Amino acid sequence: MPEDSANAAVKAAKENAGAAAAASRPRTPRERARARTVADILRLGREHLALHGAAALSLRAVARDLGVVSSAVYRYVENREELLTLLLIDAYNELGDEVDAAVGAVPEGDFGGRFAALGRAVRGWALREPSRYALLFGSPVPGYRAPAERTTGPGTRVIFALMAILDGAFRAGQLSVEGRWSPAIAAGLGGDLAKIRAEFGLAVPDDLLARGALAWTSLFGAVSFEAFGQYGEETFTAREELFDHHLAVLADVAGLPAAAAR
Amino acid sequence: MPEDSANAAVKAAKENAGAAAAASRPRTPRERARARTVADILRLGREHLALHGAAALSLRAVARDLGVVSSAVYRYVENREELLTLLLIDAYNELGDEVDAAVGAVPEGDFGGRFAALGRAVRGWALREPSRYALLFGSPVPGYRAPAERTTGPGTRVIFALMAILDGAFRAGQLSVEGRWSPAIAAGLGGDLAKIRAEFGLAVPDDLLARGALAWTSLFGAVSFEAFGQYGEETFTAREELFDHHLAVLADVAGLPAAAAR
DNA sequence: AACAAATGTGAGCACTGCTCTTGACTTACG
DNA sequence: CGTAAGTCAAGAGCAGTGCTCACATTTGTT
Repeated sequence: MPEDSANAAVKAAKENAGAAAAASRPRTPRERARARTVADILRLGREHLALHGAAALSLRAVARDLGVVSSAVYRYVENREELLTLLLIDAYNELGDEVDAAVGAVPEGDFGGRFAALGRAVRGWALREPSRYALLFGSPVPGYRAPAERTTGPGTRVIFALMAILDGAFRAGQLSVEGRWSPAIAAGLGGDLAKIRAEFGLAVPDDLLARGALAWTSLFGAVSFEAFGQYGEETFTAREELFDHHLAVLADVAGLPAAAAR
Repeated sequence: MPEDSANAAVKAAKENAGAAAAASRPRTPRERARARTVADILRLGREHLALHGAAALSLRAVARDLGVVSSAVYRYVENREELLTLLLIDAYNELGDEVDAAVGAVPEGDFGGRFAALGRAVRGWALREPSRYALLFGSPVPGYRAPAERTTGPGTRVIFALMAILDGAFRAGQLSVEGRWSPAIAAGLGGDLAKIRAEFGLAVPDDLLARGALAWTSLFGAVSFEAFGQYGEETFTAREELFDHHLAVLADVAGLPAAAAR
C-alpha cells in the first residue's frame, strides 16, 4: 500500500515542521535527504510565491525547478494546500521574527517607540514581500482554508506583540486618553473585550482596548493600501512620510505617548 | 478574416460599455441581442465571482452556464482579463452607488452622520459581497493589471465622497483638531497634499488632509479585517458594535463632530 | 436571391492539480 | 548475507483551464 506509507511520511514531515526546533535532528541518511528535499520545495515555493503570487503557485513549476517530475513532489507535500499552509506559517514566522527584533531593539520603556518600530517592521516586510504579505493579509485564496490549529499560533504573533506594548504602557501609567472624547462601549463589545482581557491577562480597560484594536486594523489598512497599490501611481509619492504620520496619529489614538526619537 | 471582425465587435462593445448611459440604445435587433448576451455574460460572471472568487473565475464555466461552447464567449469578451475588468468596474460602481445613496440619505449638514453612513455602506457591501470586495481592495489578482484609464474613474468614487464630506465640513467650520497634538507634516508629504488639494479644489489644510487619508485607509483596514476573516472565529462577536466604535473614533481622528444620531 | 457580416462549433495546444501503476532503489531485519 | 518492507521517481492519464483557428451556420442588407 504505497498510499498509506506515503501518507504516513507526509504526516511525519508535518509533525517535524510543527515541532521544528524541538524535534530531534533527522538521524538516518534517508530522513536527512527527505528533510533537505522538503526544505528545497519550501524554498522554491517561497520564490514562486514571491514572484507570481499565491493563486499562481504551481506544484508542477516547483517540480520543474526542483528537477523532478511533477508527481514526485507529492511524496513530500500532500497537495497544493499543504504547501500553501507551510508557506503561510513560514511567512507568519518571518514577519513575527522581524517585528520582534524591531520591537526588541527599542528600550523597554519607550512604548511609543516600540509601537512605531512594530508598525515600520510590518510595513517594511510587506513592501519587501508583497505576495507573501498578500497571502497573510489579503483576500483569501479561493478554495483554500488555512487550518486554524496550525496557523493561529504564528498568525497571532504581531497582535500579541502589539498587545504586549499596550499592556506594558498601561501598567507603566503611560497609556491614557484622559480628557479626550471617546465613544461609549456597547454591551456586546464590552463582553468581547472582557473575554480578551481575561484570556491574555491584560489590564487595559475597555476603551483603550478597543482603541488598540482600531490601531491594529488601521495599521494593516495603511500597509495594505500601499502593498496592494491602492494609492495609484501618483497620488502619494512621499509614502514613508505619510506612513510615519499615520503611525504617529495612531499611537496617539491608542493613547500612547509620542516616540522618544527615531 | 474573422479575427478583424471579431476584434472590431469587441471594441464596439467596449465603447458601448464605456459610454454606457451616454451612448444611444442599440438600434438593430442584432445589436440588441449582442447587448443582451454581453449583459448575460456579466451577470453570470458576477455570480461566479461571488461564489468562487476572482482567481477562480473561469470563462469556460461562464460559457457552460450560458449554454454555449467556450470559444463563443470570446466573440463578446476579449479574454478573461477583459471580463475581470468589466466586473471590476461593475463592482466599483455598485459600491459607489450604495455609498452615494447612504451618504445622500443623511442631511447635508450632518457631516459626522455622513461619514458614518459612508463607512457603514462600505462595510455592508463588503460583507454582502466579500468576493467582489476582495477583487477591489484585496490582494491583486496575479497576472492581472487593472487598466487605469477605465477603472480609476469608478474606483475613486468612495474616496471622492469622503473628500467631499471632509471638505464640506471644513468649509462649514466643523472640521478641526484644534487643541489636539498632531505630528508635523514632512516636506515631501506636504507637497503631495498640496497637489491633491489643488487637483480637487479642496480647502482642507495639510494636517486635516493627512488625517483624512488615515481615516480612509483605516476604514478599509477595519472592513478588510472583517471581510477577509482576520478576526478569527471567536475573538470578536459583536462586530457591528466594534465597527461603530472604530468609526466614531475615526471620525474624531479626522476632526469631524460626532454624528447627530443613528 | 446573393453576399457579407456576425455568430456558433469543435478541434487542438499548452498549461494546471492530482491519481495511480510501474519499476528501481535503500534500509532493516531474520 | 539475503530477503522483505519501506521509500521514491517516473510517466501515463483524467479533468479542468485560457485561448486560437478553420469551418459552418445564422442573420441582415443590398
